[in-house]
Amino acid sequence: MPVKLSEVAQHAGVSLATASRVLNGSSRTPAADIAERVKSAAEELGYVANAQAQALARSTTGLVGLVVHDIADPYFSAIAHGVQQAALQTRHQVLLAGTDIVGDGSPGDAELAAVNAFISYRTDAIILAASRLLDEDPRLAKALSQYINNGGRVVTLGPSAIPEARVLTVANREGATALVAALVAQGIKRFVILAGPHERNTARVRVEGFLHGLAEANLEPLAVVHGAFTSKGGYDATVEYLNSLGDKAQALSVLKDDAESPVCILAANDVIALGAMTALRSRELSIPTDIQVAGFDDIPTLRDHSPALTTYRLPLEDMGKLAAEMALNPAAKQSGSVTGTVVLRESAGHQ
Amino acid sequence: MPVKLSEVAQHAGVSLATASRVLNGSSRTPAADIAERVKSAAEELGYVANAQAQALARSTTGLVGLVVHDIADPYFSAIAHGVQQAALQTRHQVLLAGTDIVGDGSPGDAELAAVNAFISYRTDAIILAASRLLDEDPRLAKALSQYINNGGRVVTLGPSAIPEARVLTVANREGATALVAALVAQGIKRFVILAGPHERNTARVRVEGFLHGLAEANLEPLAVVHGAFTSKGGYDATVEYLNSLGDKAQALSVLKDDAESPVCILAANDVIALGAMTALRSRELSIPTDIQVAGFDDIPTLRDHSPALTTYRLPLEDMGKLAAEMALNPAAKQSGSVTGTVVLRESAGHQ
DNA sequence: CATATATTGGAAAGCGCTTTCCTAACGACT
DNA sequence: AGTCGTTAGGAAAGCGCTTTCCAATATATG
Repeated sequence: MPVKLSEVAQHAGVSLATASRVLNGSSRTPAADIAERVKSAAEELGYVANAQAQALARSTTGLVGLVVHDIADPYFSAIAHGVQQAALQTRHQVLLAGTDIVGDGSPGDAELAAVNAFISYRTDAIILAASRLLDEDPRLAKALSQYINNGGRVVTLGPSAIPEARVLTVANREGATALVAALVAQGIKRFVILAGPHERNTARVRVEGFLHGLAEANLEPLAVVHGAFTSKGGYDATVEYLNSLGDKAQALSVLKDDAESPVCILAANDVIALGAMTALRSRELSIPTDIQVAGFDDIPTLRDHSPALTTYRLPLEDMGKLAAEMALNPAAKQSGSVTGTVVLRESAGHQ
Repeated sequence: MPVKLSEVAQHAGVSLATASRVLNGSSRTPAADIAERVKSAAEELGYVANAQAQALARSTTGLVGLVVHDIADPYFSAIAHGVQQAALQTRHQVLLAGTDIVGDGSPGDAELAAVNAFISYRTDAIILAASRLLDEDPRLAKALSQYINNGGRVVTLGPSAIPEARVLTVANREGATALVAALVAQGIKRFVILAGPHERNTARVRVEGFLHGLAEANLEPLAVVHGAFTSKGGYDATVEYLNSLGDKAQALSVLKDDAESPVCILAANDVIALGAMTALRSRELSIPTDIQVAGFDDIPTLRDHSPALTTYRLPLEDMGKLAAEMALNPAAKQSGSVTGTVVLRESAGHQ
């Protein structure tokens, strides 16, 4: 029912071809007076080009698909924000899917479903930012390779099992190691790791980085506790750990050995660390004197937190921007990488 | 270059029409053996329907457009999350746009640009969640009415200047009033309002609600300070207010009059409140003994904050879900409303 | 002034689907 | 056996654009 190009053409007294050339960037530009007539006709009728039809005719859609795990998670929303910025540069619209929200089918299928939807809409590119699962679905890999062979571009945040995809490497491992090293340099010797779910790639790699950092200092973690990749996951894991220590007095005697600096909790991300801090507070353990905490990501919203969270800062928005640039520019590099910086703050005893 | 339906049909030895009927929900279902042949041909060739072509033929796209202000803001990302959930139910894909990110053109044009893009893609519906500007762009209203007349559905969060749009009313005003009433009931008498930017509708309405609540208690705010709708905005506004009070001793004598309970800062949203708390902490004012703070929204990430923030809880995800349902179900009600609840916590002296 | 060369607008052929309309086949019924 | 009502597959006409190819006109060249 919307007005179509043929009506505009008729209204302006020109052919379809001419109207098309005037209104949509063509290599051929009709004469100025004709162009003017067409433009005002379009304006007058309130013409808006049908992008679907254009996509069909041009065989390029101006769409970019972004799949995240949970858009409500500040980690992903920051990335999404970066993607939007880059998408605007190339006048792309972003199609968003979240793998945390499952319809029918198994939870693991959400990513496949999202990717298939994007492929169906013939997005020019797909950005996979959902922290990938460990055992990648072969159907996903197959669908994506086919998509790439058909001219689609795929970029993944972190390594993936799709050989043809462009990958934006994130210094999760190195960052985790660097964070531990910085903490060790502060005199901390005893660590507990809140590892998140072990099937999540990102979490696993960070934990490996933590362990590697510890090993380099000839240290071993007091414990490695798994849990959900959420605030509640951090809370529960912390409670679990504290309970394993006995009652409060016993716990304190372990955590705060006079001879050494307190135990430091290494969380696989900031949100987990946040949950951990809440748990500690509820046990009336004070940070950083009784126990210390470090996170990962440096989520913007948490920068106002008190005590300020020691963490490894990842340039989340830039990651999104970079990924989108790699995805949207056909000539972009096939791979890129981002690193972050250790940010020492109060939660780990920094003044 | 992707495989198309005609190839599948040929591979299965049937006509285009039959293949279409088998693979895409048609009212007519071909015989079982034929269907099987088509399906396995599709599977074998890795056929994925071209949604653009389907959209063109069916004149419905399966797309829903969501325009937010800043997807990195937890308020909007929570809403987006809700929208995603509802969109999955109707198998819609969500197209996301943010008005905080501006290309060329004036910043105010971002919303118009987003809406025009969505109209161009012929989204089945558009959800306007960006906290609307006070002076709505007439071009926006025009574009949207035309869109609605052409069969599109529009739902706005909060009132809008588009008479044909469905509106999901949010109890910003009532919530703000209720929050103040609850605070007054706690014995608080002196309030400072951090109003956010005055051109933002949401902020303005909330401030009106605050003022209304105060008036009902025969009170007036000590001050109303405007600023950005961000953490930094809250920080700056708070610093500005504190500076107006003189040095720390003078400030303290004002804030914490022995005869009365401390001054309470009413922020137009949680993020502003967060910034305010950071500012207070940097001035070594303790919450809630020296000064108190209340926010608005009850952002999930902030629930782990200490001191816990008194606020008005809005069911953000549900709002998104509801808005999307109103948008996606043609037969849905033309309007709906959501209210929240006052949540008294430590930051305003609640035990 | 005639011919070769750009330019410019228009007709029409797709782009990959859906869906109406048609025809053929089949079974049921008298 | 003949007729009618069903059902099922296929041909073809769009959906709203872009773009190639043509024809016609305008410009440049000898």
